[in-house]
Amino acid sequence: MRLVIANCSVDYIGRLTAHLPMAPRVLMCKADGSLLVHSDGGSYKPLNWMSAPCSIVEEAPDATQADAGVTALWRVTQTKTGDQLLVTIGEVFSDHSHDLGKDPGLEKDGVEAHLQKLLADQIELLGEGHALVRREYMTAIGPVDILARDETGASVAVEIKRRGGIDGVEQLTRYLELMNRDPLLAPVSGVFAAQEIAPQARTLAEDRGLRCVILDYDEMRGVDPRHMRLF
Amino acid sequence: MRLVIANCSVDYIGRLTAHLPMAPRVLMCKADGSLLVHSDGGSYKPLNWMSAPCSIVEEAPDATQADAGVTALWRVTQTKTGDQLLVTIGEVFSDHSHDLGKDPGLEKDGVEAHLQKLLADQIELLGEGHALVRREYMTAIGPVDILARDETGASVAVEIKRRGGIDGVEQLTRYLELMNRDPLLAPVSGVFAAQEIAPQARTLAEDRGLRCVILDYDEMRGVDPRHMRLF
DNA sequence: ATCTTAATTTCGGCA
DNA sequence: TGCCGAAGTTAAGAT
Repeated sequence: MRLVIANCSVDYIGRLTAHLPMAPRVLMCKADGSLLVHSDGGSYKPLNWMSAPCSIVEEAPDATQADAGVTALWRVTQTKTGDQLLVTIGEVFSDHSHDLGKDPGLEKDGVEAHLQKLLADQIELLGEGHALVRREYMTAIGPVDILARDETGASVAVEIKRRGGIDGVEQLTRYLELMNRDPLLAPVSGVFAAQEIAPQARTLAEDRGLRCVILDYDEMRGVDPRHMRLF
Repeated sequence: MRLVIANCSVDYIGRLTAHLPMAPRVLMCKADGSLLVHSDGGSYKPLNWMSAPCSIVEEAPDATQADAGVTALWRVTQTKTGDQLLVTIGEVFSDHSHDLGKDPGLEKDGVEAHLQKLLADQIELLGEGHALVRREYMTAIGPVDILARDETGASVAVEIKRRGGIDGVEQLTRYLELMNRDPLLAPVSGVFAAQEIAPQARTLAEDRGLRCVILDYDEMRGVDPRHMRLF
């Protein structure tokens, strides 16, 4: 890992063309050859970058460039796509390197899978008398998040999302189209369950006769599943 | 901008829970208070981070922590959501600050908008006799990229993507469903135009009677639009 | 390996 | 400002 703080301008030519005027920035050179150009704002996305695998070649500035204050040129080339990043470096304020070694990596917990598990344990959130058939019910075009039965015994397919968008509605629609061709399952109704549902997604879902259910993650987490089994 | 290279462990509690074991990493503190935790690999996404607006409070380690080699604790709190990032810092290898100032920002050129513009100028790529009606034709569920007419005068809705995926086919299908209900437009045929089209997307599109057109960006860019007007 | 889907997405545009 | 769609998306999971 090499961290350089320097005045620089950057030109990218690849899937698009982009240019950064000369300004003070941070250049982060990672061990795999990748390069990130960060400013002092924005979020975690760099202003510009090159992903590994790539190679960095340092070139000497020509006389004209040197006169203009250019101290170095970095030509970064993507090995596979040929995308190029040209970093023109002026005054260097700081330049430090350190070997970090391989990172042990991030341990995550608590996303869509968790919501699915919670809803499976608290399936009556869909309505009284609902019963779980199974999670990840397999169909020809993929697994439905939850298959349940309502109080009349009719099949209910549930699509779970953290944020419900139009794509989720489409996904559920495809599943229902398929499942309703199966005489053993049909008629199958659809439930679109999410922590939030975009207005347009809700409109589309309701237009297609899909029920929308908002899931309160904190509340669901607070309920002890063992308690549920008493009922 | 402050750049710290140090042994650290990180715990995030917010929209999910995540943990990074103690290891050498780069901590990038931006002027707006945001923090990025980078390792020496991966792409531009940090292992962990906190987006602005947020505040960083440095706490002193207690006796037990100090004995274990902890030199500092950074508690980063998201102002709006309350998400928390706790960075436990051990040995510090490097620590440098520099004021970068506001960045002039990135100038981009050449994405989907460009493809759309090019195709509008070269609408006959869709077939002889085709004429542009307008770009970004507004419908109740959003703008269609291009509305044109074919050699018979029938409406043609065009969805443009850099990479054509199933979602793009769904999008075009929705537009067509709606537009075909409008007697002034119907019948509207669909064209799915992209630089590349995923095999499954092509299958779905053709199954739905949508025409797939591959756009050659370089070739389209090479044609002088003024030349087109001679015909 | 390729494709599909989610993301603590981020980012820009437009109503 | 909020919502929607694209991204040089990236990353993880499934086929």
